[in-house]
Amino acid sequence: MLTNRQLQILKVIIDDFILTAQPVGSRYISKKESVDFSPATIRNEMADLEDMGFLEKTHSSSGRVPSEKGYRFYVDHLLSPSELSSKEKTIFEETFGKRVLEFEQVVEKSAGILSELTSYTSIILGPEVFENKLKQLQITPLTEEAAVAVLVTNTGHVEHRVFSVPVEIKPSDLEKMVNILNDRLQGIALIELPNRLNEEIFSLLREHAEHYNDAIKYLRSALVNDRPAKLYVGGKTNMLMQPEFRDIDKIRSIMSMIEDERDIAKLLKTNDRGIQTMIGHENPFNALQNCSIITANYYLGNQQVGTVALLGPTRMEYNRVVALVEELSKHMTKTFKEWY
Amino acid sequence: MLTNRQLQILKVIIDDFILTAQPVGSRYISKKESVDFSPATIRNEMADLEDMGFLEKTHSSSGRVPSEKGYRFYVDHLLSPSELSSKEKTIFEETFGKRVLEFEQVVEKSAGILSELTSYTSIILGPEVFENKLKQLQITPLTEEAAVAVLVTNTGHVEHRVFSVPVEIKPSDLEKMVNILNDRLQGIALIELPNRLNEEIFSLLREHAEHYNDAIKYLRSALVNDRPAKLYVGGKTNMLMQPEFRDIDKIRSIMSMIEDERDIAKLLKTNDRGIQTMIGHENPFNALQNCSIITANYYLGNQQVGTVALLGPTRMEYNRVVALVEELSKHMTKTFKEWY
DNA sequence: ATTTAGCACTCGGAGGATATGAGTGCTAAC
DNA sequence: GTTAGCACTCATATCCTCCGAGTGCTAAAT
Repeated sequence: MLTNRQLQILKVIIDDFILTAQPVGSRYISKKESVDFSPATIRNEMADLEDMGFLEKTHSSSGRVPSEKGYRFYVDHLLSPSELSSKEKTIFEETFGKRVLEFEQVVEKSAGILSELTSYTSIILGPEVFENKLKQLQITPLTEEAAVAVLVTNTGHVEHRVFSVPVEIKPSDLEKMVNILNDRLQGIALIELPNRLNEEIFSLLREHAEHYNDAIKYLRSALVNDRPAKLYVGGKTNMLMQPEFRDIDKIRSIMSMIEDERDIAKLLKTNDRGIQTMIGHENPFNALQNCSIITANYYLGNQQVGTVALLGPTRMEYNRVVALVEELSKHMTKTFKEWY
Repeated sequence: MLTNRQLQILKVIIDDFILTAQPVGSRYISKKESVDFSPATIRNEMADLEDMGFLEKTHSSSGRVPSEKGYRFYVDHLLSPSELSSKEKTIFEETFGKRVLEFEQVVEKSAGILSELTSYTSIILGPEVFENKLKQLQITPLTEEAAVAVLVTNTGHVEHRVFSVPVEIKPSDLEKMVNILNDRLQGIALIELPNRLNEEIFSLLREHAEHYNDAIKYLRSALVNDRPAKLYVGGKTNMLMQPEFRDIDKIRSIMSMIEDERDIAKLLKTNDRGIQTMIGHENPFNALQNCSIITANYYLGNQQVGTVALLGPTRMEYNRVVALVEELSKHMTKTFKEWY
């Protein structure tokens, strides 16, 4: 168990290190207004905190630096999430105040302001469209052999896919099929579409169209949706301004990781409510060992649709950042709610 | 006028510097098989080449480094574009051999292989959609107050836009309007749509729909297309591997520039045929002063639709790179042709 | 008239010595 | 339990020296 004094000293050290990125020494701490123990006392406490694993030294005679365990403790017990500044508040209000109709735009903008306000890199996992319900299907022939299928969902999301059509199938057949499909598939989740095509609709189509076998084969290819949720990233270059990433090789591995999207997307797909933090090695990726990630999901009703995340160095301004990520996710949830 | 010997020496120096990124000395050159002048002779020639502005020194007793003028001369007169290696050829064949139906995918893939093969950053300016002809318009009501307009063009490109609909307008009205519009606007270039809406169609709509005034106002907002051509970037992190960009600040300004897209898009919009090169200060942007850009347009018939570009350090492997960019642009042009 | 050998000179970079200062741990006194 | 005092450690900065790669110039060789 930590004494009050230890708590206080630990907090001061971490707060200060987050600000300056420099190891913190005992003399420096003792000069703070809020502190009036002598440097020697503080040194003793620091030695104890180090024994307990909350602090580290960069070399034998350096000041102390928080360990990952230290950050973890700080985030779990010492953090007092800051109020948003009035400037931050107005930015949120301006962004979410005006009515925007396209979800993409909201997310993109959100990623922008989050990275702007924090100077870290924001990553927003867009909504999965698999669960969206089909509102309308349209097939437009392009050439003799190709057509484009357009799927509009209840959320206003539009998917399209060009697919080949065997020449034997006449446009009029195609039209009939689309009518049937529209009739039968409305309100079905996108991910269900290929299945549905099998069961009931199969026989219906057979009655109305020639070459239904071919047709179904190709239609299915048009209806299969395997696109992963989109990632919206803001402030990629912010990472380059962090003193811990002066090293080109570190930056490169982080950048490649963000560029690649797949791992990141996997990492962010959590179902937990509220703010989540991953500090340093708590994430499995080598490239991100000096990073922390703050995430919060956003919802439509009770269903989670996506995730807001912020990537920065482990030495992150947790108090500000946590407040901002939380606020943003709330705003996004609210926006969703207003729409549907 | 340069003597043959000067040409030869200049070429050797630039070739070598491109390879090693190290200043080239006289002794080193004289040891090359293809050269048999003494170091002293070479030094004299180098001094002359420096006077003429083709070479530079990094400090008073260093070897020589090409100046921008040197690179320019090299590219214009000394370059023998290399044949593609068999490995490169097969990669191109594999990529463009199989039939892909979506243009986006082709471009994305292209950007990928170009950056892969060159280790630089590839940037492909996608086709402008303004000139595409409308194939089909569809409007799907989402809620009482919002609908999504989907535009399919002759190239299979799909645009969509959510717009608000005044409550007075009934879905049946909307449907009528869409029918009229589809009838009247088919084959019209996207960029023309808002204009066309004015002239002829105005009166037609008036006859068939109530509240046509409101309707037109909102419809226009749905048909206006102000989306710029998309930029496809591959190998952003490749820049981080160039020794001239070990400096974080340089990297940051380059990255921000690429991230921002607007300036780059403007820079790439040229109409010239064939391979274009911009070396160092030939481009107006501070961030790219140590970079060269190779571009080639790709075409549909005779009409230019987009641009392939490669961004690297001025010390670029021009001979390989020029061949690759050219080859890629040709493949893309060919793919286009096959489609339409 | 070129070309080349020779030599003095320049500069960057590597390596080593030294000083400085911020910081620690420990001990003994308060 | 707290603190003053002191010896000790290590990173960093500075200075010096040395080395080598490279040059420019001059005078000799072709």
